[in-house]
Amino acid sequence: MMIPDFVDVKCSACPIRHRAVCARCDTEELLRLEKMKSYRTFPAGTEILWRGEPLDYVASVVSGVASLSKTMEDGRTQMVGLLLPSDFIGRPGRAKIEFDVTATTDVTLCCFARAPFEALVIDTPHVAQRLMELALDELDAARDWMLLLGRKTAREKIATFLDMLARRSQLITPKGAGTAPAAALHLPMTRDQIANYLGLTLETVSRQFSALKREGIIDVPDRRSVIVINIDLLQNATGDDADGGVVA
Amino acid sequence: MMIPDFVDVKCSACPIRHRAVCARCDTEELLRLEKMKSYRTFPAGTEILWRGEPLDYVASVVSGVASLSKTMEDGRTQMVGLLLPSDFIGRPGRAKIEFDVTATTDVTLCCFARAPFEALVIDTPHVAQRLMELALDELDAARDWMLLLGRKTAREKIATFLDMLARRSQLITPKGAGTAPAAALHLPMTRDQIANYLGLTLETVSRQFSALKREGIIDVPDRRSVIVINIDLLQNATGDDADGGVVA
DNA sequence: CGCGGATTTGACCAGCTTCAATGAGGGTGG
DNA sequence: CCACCCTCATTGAAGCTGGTCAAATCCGCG
Repeated sequence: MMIPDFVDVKCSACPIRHRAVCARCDTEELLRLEKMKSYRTFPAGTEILWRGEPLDYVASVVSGVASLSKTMEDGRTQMVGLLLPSDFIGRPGRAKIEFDVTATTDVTLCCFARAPFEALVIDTPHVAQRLMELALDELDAARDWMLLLGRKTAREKIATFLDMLARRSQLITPKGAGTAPAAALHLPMTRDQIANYLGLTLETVSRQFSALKREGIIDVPDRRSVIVINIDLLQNATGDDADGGVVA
Repeated sequence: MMIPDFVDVKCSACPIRHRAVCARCDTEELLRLEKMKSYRTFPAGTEILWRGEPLDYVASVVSGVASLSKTMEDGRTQMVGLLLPSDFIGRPGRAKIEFDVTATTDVTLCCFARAPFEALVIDTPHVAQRLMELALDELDAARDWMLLLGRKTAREKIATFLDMLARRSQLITPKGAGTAPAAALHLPMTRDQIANYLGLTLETVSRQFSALKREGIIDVPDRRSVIVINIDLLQNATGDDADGGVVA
């Protein structure tokens, strides 16, 4: 099912140029990266990497959404990360990973052969530093998620998830500029995948969607869309501070 | 309640010399570190850092156990990390952290002033690389914990916790060398703190301890000790693969 | 138009939390 | 040395949330 797609794009024209590992690379470094990179596309639902599989490549997500997940023998699974464009797959100095990486939507990766990439990391502090920043960002996200998984109610989990999508979609004006107009969100995953992300069952996810809809906080026009009708009520339902933790 | 304790120890005599940030430093780098470091001790229960507080120091844990935790406005809290000797507090390139750091037991830290430490990180790839490794280890631990918080039952959580302590205490022979003899574990935290770590209530923690005791899997001679009577049954109860995920 | 997967909804139940009372240590002061 | 107290821990009973099982519905697609 894998569809290799080696049509490369110039780094200078890359949509994630300014946020990915290569964010702070100079022209010369970009040339070096250009030589070791290749694009590759995975259709929604396919496995990008299996747990324990040796990593010959590291990669940046160029477009689409991929997920990291852990599975127990009896089939219970928990998503432990969501990879959006500019996020990085693989880790310097480690030959394998302890979770599965799956294409949630169609995903295009910018793959780098492992050996030359590691050499580049050693040579260029830019890249090493950027990798560190990306790792620390992931760590912060993982810790926020631990609070959600360990302590939030089903309703709070769903509200937090939708609020996160709304923020990510940049449909909320950065400065507190009053209530944003009704915002349509695209859900990149099925109810089952949302459940695995939030540590719930798909039935509970569905019920909470229905409850928020009944209360007029959201609308669900089709299975892949959510319209946020009242962002303030949604944020109240997340259990977080209204302002996202920033001191007023 | 904070008891500053500036009695320094030579790096060469440091108990965590081979595992902390400074693990791969050469003699010259150690000298540089020596100049910017100071030891500091915090009694059990005191706050080492508050969320959002500016970080003037970064530090390594020399002895004792510290915890990272997040708290919601209504008081629900979730521990998002446990810091053991050689673990690192603080992050290069970030002036503050998004969680509280608390001394779980009496804790001694090896503190480095932030500015000179960051300069050192930029100059010395050894240190930057070691920091990256420590961050990736934390990320792996965080993801394991996400699976636990999102999908494991109370019984599995307690069993996983005890199994982790047993492994950390190195009371289990590395190679599968038959059943280890009964092993006494010291619990570094109260039932309430264990509950916050595992995403449970303290009553549930207590009940699961009692259940495992009733089944003859563990003994609980006093509130700070657990004796593992049958490590195989304990590991069966964790929900993980018997061999901890390593391929047989 | 009918098929198949995804979703919604309902009914029931289990596990965990909540509320409440009792018990065990450990330290302090008389 | 012992009584007292305070914190931590255990145990019980009852209630709720979310999970499980099952059926109905929706929707995209050939």
